[in-house]
Amino acid sequence: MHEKFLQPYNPKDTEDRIYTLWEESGMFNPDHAVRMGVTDPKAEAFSIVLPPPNVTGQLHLGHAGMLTIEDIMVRFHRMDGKKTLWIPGTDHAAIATQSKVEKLLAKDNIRRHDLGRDAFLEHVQAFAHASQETILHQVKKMGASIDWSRLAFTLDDEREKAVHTAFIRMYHDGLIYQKERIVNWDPKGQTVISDDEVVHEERAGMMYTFKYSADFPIAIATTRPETKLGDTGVAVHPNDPRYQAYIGKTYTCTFAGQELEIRIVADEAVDPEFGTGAVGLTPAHSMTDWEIAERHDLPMKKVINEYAKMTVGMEGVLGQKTTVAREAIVAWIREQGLLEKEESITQNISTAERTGGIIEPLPKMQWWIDTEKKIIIPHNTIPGLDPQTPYSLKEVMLHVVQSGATNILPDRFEKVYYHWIEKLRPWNISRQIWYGHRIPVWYTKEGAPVLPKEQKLVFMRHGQSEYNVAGKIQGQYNAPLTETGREQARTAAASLVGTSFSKIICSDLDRAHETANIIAKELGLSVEVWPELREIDAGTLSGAPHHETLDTLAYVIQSGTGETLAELEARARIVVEKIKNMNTSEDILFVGHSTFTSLVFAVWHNIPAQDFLAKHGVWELSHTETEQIIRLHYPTDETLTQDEDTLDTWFSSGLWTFSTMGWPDSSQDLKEFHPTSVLETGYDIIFFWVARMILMTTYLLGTVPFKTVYFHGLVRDEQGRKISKSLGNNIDPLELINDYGADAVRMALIIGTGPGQDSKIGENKIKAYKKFANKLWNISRFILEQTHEVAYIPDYTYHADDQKLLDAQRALITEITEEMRNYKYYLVGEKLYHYMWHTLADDIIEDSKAIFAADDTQKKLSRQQFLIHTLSTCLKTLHPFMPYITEEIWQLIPDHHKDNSHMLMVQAWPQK
RNA sequence: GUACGAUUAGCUCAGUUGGUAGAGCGUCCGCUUGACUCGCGGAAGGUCAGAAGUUCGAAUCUUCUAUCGUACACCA
Repeated sequence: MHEKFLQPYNPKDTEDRIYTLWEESGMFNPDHAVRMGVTDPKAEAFSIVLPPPNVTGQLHLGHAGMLTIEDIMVRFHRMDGKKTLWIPGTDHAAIATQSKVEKLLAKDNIRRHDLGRDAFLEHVQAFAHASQETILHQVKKMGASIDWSRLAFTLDDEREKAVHTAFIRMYHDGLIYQKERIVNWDPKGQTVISDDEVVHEERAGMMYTFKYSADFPIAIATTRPETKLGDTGVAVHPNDPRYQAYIGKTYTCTFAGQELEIRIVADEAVDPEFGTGAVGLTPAHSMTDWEIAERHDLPMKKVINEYAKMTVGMEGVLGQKTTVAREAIVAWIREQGLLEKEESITQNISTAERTGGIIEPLPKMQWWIDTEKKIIIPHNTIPGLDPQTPYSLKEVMLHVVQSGATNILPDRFEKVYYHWIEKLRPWNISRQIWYGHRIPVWYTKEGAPVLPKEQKLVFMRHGQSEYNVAGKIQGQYNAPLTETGREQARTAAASLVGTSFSKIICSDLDRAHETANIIAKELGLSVEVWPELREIDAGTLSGAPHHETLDTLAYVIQSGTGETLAELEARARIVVEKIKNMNTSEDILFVGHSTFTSLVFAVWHNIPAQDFLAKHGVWELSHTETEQIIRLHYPTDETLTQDEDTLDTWFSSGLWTFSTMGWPDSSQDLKEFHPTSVLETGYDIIFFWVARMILMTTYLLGTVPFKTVYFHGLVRDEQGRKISKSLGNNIDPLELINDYGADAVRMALIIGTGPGQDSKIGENKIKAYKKFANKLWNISRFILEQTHEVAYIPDYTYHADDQKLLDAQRALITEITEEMRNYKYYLVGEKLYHYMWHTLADDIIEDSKAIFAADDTQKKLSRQQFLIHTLSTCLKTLHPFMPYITEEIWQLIPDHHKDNSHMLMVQAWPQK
């Protein structure tokens, strides 16, 4: 037995070492796990993306809870034999990060406009970078078995390409448009925000009922008299008997020194019961008034500016803050004897989520996403939708949840989701801040928009050749197409009708050239031959049968008689350079070969061939199957100026499940891991993120982003309060890990949490699981002490007593396996705790003491076998919950107690 | 206002299709028991928020009420 067991379990001496062991093993990466023979290459995939934390600082307990649940999912599915991928990343969180940095700079009396856009962005980037480092460190400390080789950031180059491609496509489909509309203007943050970023706060206010002037026929009520300077109409209910005579008439009057022209209109939106039953309409400064005014074609008069100051009015009003102007106007109304009623009410006012600024509705030119326009969804493969029928984004978003293509847990959030979609207005996606994806639109001097041109470079494999039929390696041997191959080319051509290729470029080998010719003829295109596109020179293997397991490339390299990897890479580089120098942004179809195309992809993406092959292997393309690379051509005309605005941070987050997998280019990850299996996130971002991901993914990929959404609850403090900075109840997960170990923190965070259920956590709870870790440590010590000289016998026939214990254990495993599949982690955690402490330790081990003291060697051996078996079963089942201590104990178990030498992390989940 | 959720032991929560109320922590009493004092043995503690109904039987199903919470909508 290892001497470590002479001391109580010490997480501090264990966790970092174990994490390094996992990381260095490469097993967080599913491709590596397959290569090492741990995962079956044909295994089902399980993939999730980490909801990227904002780079605004550091993680809190809520993040820790999220990481725990996700890591449990991932570790369970990995052990259950799935090809398991968890992608890490962080979110630039535009407004949040920018305002954080602005606050930091304000301490040194620096404002962003003093610095200028570029210098300010350097500050933000430095901050974001430091913050990201902190966050990633915390993620590791929690024990997250996440694939660091795929780390992404919502604002890095790859994600920018995805964002721009998405924007361009939506623009051309008319889903993104620019329009002057009334928006939620945040005077404090000096930017527009979306409807979802507005939070309502209850405040005390005054409501005034008055007439514009003595001879105006109708009295109106308002809480904001200063906006009345911008009134252009009064709305009444069409059936209100009191006002029938006035409908359609226009009155002029002088209100607080301002000439007003007011038309009376009838609109259903007016509640005749409320106030005077008449609404003064201020189209420029009220959402609902704007909508009514639009229906009746009333003019709009802007009287408040971006700093919430009056732009018109008498002395004491003009140039004043709205709040000051209000008092002046109320005083005037009172003096004139126009005031009919004045009452104090509680009203809800709109504030900005991030800055707390009071929203000033203003008309502004902004970019919007239209969710009502019906369009043909490209590549639509969503079950239940006809690919040829136009749908609105709204309809699709509703459909995928209603049809169960995406399943939401717990169910009750489906209703919340539907409700949100039904009342969804156009989504404002432009922000007047600097940090974020700058809108990829340039303007001519005349103001005409210019967008980057998207170029599609599509790579197709040739049709079937005679050597393909014969199952032989071709390399550069010139085998002709078969009749089937020609048919495949014709079918491919038919499917390409309507695409916009300007020409076809093909390899000079007959099978590619002929395929290209057939397609070119059908589509009326020219064919250009590039000998550089040839398949790999297979040397002496040309004509030989395929290797049983190796792909052709690996086989050729191994043979040493054909092209070397370096030569291939060099040739691929020539091709890539040639493409880049072509000086065209037209779409091009390349017809070539599977293996060599893989190399072109690697070089194009600046991945060394060695790494590319290690990660993905070569493309295994079937005949006439295509892969694509998207190249964006940006405007180069110096007289153009780029839009000053940036995109809503949720625009880039909405692409997250696939922008992290190489989209818009083809990738192995997209094929294997998308749609993702589960999205695990907080229910507080159902609209911001979940709905937007569904919107973006269904439109851009024609699929759902995830099959299941699992909403976790909020983590609260011991008193059930929300964790917040102002309350000062924010506990740093790192401190807790330092005091109790990550395993204990994880257990405390998982137990007592169901989907959608808020959970409370305090140090006592964590302490309890630290004790449990130690208990497990001592259980292991006892078992190892009593069994170390015994070798494990896998199919041992147990004594009847032990068989009974084993049956009970198996029943438990069946039960918890089912619960793991149903996301009932909290239940499993509790059951394992109970089994290990109160069954294994209290009963089984206690009984064993007598057995080991007695002389019955049969019975003794049976119990020893049972304990060896049980310890490893316990470690395996508990591993997703408490990965560190279980792995540590596993490493200390002698080899003759194990089936294999792999780490616990990649052991198979017990079947029985 | 509308919708949703919660209400079970002092605290935090389980309770799967209705079949005699469960766990952890805490509390109290005892124990230097050869794995473990980060421990062991034992005990107390609940009209399952309230009312009505369905049922042979309700924490569980239905209706209403109360309290708390969340989201959405907000009316000038």
